[in-house]
Amino acid sequence: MNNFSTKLINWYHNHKRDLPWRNTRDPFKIWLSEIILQQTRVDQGLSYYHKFIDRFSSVKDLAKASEDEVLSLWQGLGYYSRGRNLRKAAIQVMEEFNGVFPKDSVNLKKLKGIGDYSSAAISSFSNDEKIAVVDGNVYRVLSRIFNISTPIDTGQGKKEFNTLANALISSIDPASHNQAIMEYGATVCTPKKPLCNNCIFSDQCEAFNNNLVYSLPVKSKKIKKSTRHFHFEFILKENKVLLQKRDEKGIWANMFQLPLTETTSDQSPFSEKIELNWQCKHVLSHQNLFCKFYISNDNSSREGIWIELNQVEKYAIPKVIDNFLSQYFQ
DNA sequence: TTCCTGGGAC
DNA sequence: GTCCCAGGAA
Repeated sequence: MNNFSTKLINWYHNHKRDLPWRNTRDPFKIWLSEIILQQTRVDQGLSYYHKFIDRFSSVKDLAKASEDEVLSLWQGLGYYSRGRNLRKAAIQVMEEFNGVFPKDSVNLKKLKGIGDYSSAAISSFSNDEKIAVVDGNVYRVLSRIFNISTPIDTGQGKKEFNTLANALISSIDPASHNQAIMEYGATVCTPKKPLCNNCIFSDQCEAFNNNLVYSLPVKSKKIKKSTRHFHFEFILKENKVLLQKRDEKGIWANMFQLPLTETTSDQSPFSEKIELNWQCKHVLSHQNLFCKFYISNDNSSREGIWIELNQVEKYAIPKVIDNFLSQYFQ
């Protein structure tokens, strides 16, 4: 075992956070935690993990659930394709793996929603497979310690960091090594205000010793954002609100929303309807959404489903609409 | 292979 | 403004 891995694993055993998915070898529970933690911080994902574990005690239970229910449980986490793929993967396990959750990285990657990172994480944590995880934490830790300025969002960068990560991983305890390097990135070698003065690698960290910590890792692409204008109608009839199901493609796929009219400008598309004193800019990864809300008169010929106000919470609704519904009427 | 898309919290 | 992976289209 190399010095890097030894130091890292020793640090981990003394500093690791006690998280529920770290006390199990069950690939189902580990998979659930990894999908939730994709693009999501531990403190935000923790309550969702408990919610899913409480509702689904096995992959079989999850495979039997409806997409609407899974999306409803997922509401507020974002990147809803993770929720839809969670259910699809559970069905795959039942149909293609006889209900036995796979533990090896090759078979794990066949499941919807599991890519390079998740397959390495689940196989090492549940079955000690020696395969390095490469997530945002790993890019950050390795780029700084070894002063690697290859952009991480390129094919070349991914290959280079993946090779290095696999050269460093412990043969004796790959699971702890993988947990450790990510925990280190999440708690010590952080994006902002890293704890360099308490870092066990500060003597050998090339970024720290050359004052490059804040310029690593390097990203090459800048995201371009589009701007969209959403006008939502709030239509109430006998204490029921009209909801419509969104298309299966694009943002908030298959979720429920207030009737929506999209325009290219800020101008209201409605001549008669009263605009409510509630508007907001909702920011997604590639889009700025300017949202306005209007009161509409009772109109029973409209498409959609009428839902009791106190039943709305059972439906998967985008955060921006949920905010409106829960706060405007307080 | 590369590029684009997809949510929410901080 | 920043951070967080994967799928599917090009």
